[in-house]
Amino acid sequence: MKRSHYCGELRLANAGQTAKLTGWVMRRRDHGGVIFVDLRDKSGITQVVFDPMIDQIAHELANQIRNEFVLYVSGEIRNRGEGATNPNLPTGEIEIAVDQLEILNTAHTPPFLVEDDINVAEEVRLKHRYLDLRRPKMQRALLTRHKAMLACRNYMNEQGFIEVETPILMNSTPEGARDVLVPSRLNHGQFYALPQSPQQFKQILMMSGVDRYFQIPKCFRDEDTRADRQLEFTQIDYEMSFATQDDVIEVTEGLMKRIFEEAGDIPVTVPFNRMSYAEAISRFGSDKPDTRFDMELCDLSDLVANCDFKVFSNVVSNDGQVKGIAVPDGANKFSRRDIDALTDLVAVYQAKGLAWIKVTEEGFDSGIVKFFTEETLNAIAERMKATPGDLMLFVADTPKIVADSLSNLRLHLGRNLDLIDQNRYDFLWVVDFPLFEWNAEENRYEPAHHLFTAPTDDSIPLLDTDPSKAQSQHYDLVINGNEVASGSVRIHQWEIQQKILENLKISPEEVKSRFGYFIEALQYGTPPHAGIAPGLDRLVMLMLGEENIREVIAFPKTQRGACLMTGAPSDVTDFQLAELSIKIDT
RNA sequence: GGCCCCGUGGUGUAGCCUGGUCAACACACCUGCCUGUCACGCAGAAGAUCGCGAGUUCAAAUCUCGUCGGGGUCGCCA
Repeated sequence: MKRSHYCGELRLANAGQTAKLTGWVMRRRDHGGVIFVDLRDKSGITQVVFDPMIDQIAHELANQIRNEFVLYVSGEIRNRGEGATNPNLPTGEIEIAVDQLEILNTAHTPPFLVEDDINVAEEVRLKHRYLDLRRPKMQRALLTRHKAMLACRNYMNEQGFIEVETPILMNSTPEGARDVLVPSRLNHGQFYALPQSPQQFKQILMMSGVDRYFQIPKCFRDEDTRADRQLEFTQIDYEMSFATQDDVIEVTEGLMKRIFEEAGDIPVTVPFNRMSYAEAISRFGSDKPDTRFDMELCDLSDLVANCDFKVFSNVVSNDGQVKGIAVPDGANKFSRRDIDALTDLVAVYQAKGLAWIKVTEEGFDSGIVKFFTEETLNAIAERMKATPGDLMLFVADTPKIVADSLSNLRLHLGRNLDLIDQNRYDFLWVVDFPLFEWNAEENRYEPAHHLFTAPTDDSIPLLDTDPSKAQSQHYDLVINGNEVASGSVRIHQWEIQQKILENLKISPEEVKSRFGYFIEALQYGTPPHAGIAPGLDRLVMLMLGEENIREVIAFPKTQRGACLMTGAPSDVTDFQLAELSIKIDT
């Protein structure tokens, strides 16, 4: 029964040969006298024909065939001939004239047709993921993901990295995301945590003399789901000894080029552009700017500091900002109602309002125009490069709210006004991040990245004087406005690590109990080292033009962390709980 | 934890606002006919009590509350 070909590979040149094919029935067209079946496997589709003139037994049996039956057929590969070809199929010029049919298995009627253009709820697809994955589109996603991992392994190997596995069951650590916990049977009341990333282990591997490590590990963060993240995800994790930021960037650019070109067939030019965190925030209001379109944020604080519009001038005098974006041709396209909708959109980011001025041939048009001098209005328009027909939108608030609301407004408008070239891939390094972020609620600093991130040499004195001004050697890779990798030069000197821990107000007791081992290891001759971890799911998602990582994960979880196919998570028996000495408090 | 959208035969929707043909349409499914289709065609048949629960009402898919599930998002995501 050994098959001779895959369904998608037969061409006119094969005509006259005998083919033995296996696959699933995609569709059956019964013409009474002759029956056509589109047979599908992972490679594509071939039309097979059951003709009583060729084989009566096979034709008779073919009456029983239904969608998703599993078949073995053998027969002559035949030129379909003039007028009978299907130009939509790569195999459309040939067909198999079946002389032998074996129904290897029957199938229930599937809940949806196994083909690319289906219109079903994702819930249904996830429940029957095995049917969903049979669709050519999903097969392509699985293949692309495989190719990406293969390209990665080959490249990393060539670059002198070795793949080392690190534990899935490890210690819970303070800071960072919420851990996924696993109870220990052998140690009642104690828990393992699943890795948020193999961060500490990969640094330990540098201390272990591995020099260049990589791994494609599953990572876990018990935070709420989004389109681009879920509980369980995959990273390409690597770390390099005696390496600087530039070394990591260079290796990563090579890796991206390799992956995108080999797995995604997308050409990549290196080196990538770099932009400081400060510049990204200033120009785009985001540390992961989508640089495929303009409409940048424009700071107008100085121009409106003394204007009569109190909403603006008061904000400026209270250390706030007034920034705006100019929407090309927006004066004509946006009605009051449209602008109200945009106001609702920025309200999500705590903006208290959205001021607007239309620029027309006759002048400026808005309810707030009367609060500004003609001179100020002209200065604003000039700085925003707004010309007649444009709509100027403003948010006045704290720098964070201004950045959040305008960056998201910009993205919204960019998409809705079709300003984004969907075929473009903008790779961008965002560098020079601050070392800490102030947490007002807890009245302490938090690491902007993580607590092993090295400050720049210039910033080390600031750790004692003004930590908020300290810069880190942390870098992010951004593609089309998506953060796809985050890395840093790590601290390799105990004295500096100690200072950081002090700055973060982590008590010596907590340090000792949580990563005393790490601190100790650090003091046994740690080489300078640096690393980064691109997210595999997001990379594949971007290569395929998808907007959701579930499309590139074989068996993804829902927003509530459930697997609709297997039913996980689920209850366990009282016996299992008793073994762990766990009581469920309902 | 908050906000928003969705939940009606197998699938996708209509009906819901303005309760009173307990339900319409398309595809799929089933039967019959058909030797060249490829979203085959034609004829016919079957199939849902409207996610679940409670309430309002003479009467609920339709109104109210709760709840469960799916999605988006804010918070969260070192």
